[in-house]
Amino acid sequence: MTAGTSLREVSRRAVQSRIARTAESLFSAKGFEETTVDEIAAAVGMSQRSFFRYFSSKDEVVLDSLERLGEDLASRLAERPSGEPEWDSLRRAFDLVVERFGDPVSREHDAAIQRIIDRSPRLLASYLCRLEHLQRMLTEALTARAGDGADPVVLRAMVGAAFACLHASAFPHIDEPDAFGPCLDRTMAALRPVDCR
Amino acid sequence: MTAGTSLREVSRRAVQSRIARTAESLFSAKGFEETTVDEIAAAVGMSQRSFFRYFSSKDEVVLDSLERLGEDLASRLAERPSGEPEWDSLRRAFDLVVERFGDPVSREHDAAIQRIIDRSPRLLASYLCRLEHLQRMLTEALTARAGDGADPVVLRAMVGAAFACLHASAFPHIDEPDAFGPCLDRTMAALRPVDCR
DNA sequence: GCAATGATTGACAGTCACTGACACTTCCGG
DNA sequence: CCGGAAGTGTCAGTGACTGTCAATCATTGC
Repeated sequence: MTAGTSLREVSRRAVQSRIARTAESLFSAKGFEETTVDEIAAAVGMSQRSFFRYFSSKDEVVLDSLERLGEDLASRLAERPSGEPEWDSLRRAFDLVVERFGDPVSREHDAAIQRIIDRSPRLLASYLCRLEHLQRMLTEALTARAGDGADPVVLRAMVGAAFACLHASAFPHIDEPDAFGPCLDRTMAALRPVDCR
Repeated sequence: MTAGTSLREVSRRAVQSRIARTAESLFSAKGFEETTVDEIAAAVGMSQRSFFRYFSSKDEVVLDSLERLGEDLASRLAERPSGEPEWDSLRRAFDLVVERFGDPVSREHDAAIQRIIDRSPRLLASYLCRLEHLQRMLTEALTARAGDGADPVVLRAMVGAAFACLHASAFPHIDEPDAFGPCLDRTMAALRPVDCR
């Protein structure tokens, strides 16, 4: 019954981010698999049980930030004019990621997270699952706006294709700063669907 | 030092498929998460320890068949004429999947597996990880054939896009038999990259 | 100021996936 | 008959996660 962000919610978020920061530095130092939840909890100064009250799994500590990115991406997409070709709307939504790459601080953070993910097959799996979920969200946003003129299967595939471009472009540019945006442009231009209105 | 398929390899495969069949029926009946490895081992008539000598994880029992599909897909792709546009080569490689859908027996089996996967988030994650690996394999096959004329990032993205089409087309046709092939054709035609030679 | 109430926590026990170590059997070539 | 190689069961242990319960802490109503 409380408004979206109650007082309790705020302090909960604060604890969560404290845990996340601690955990990420441990992960970067020792690796994800090699760091136990007990260690994280001890480093934060709480019991293992309490750790699981803030994050439903060890994976979630790392992937939590991705969740918010997904929501932002979806709202960006929703803001695009409905007349715009879907492919271009997706590209514009991805600007959010490009912008994050522009800021050195958040890029460094993102790169660290990506490194942690890439080094743990287990985490990578969860990560891909989140991406999948994210794609479903964007597909829904796109479907809602397209009305019933478009084929839902094609729309779903298009979102997947756009993400493939994003993924393929981001991968080689984790360490490189500014080449990412142009690379994404180039890739999405090359893969632009023929019958894109 | 032995040839690819030694006598021992064969019997190992036999045991593996016995385990897999047993496990899959248990998964279908009770669900993946609700079935313990102990139960599977007991049903097959071996110790838990031996189960893990045949499958490195519980996930693997389900995803093992996918591994072979990946290899077949890669070899199909390698067989395509190098002059053919990559997009079309990928579509032709996917015929393998379409053909599997044609056979009622294997379709029923695949559908059962897909149902198991979809109902377990944990399994779904592993599944997507395998798909990712599979895409990397196909990308390599494509890169090898394209020489150094093509952008590797674009190639990677194209494979991802093709898989997005496959995935999006397969999803609604698990139960429907023959609509799959045409749907895939339609989707891949709609998403065909503009500058596809 | 105080008691009832609800949220947060730690401690503990238990499940389950998975691993390493070791002892035992079987089978096969010498 | 003996040697080792391969396959197996048993056991103990780790680590992620869950349920439960009792203690604590803050809030609210009086």
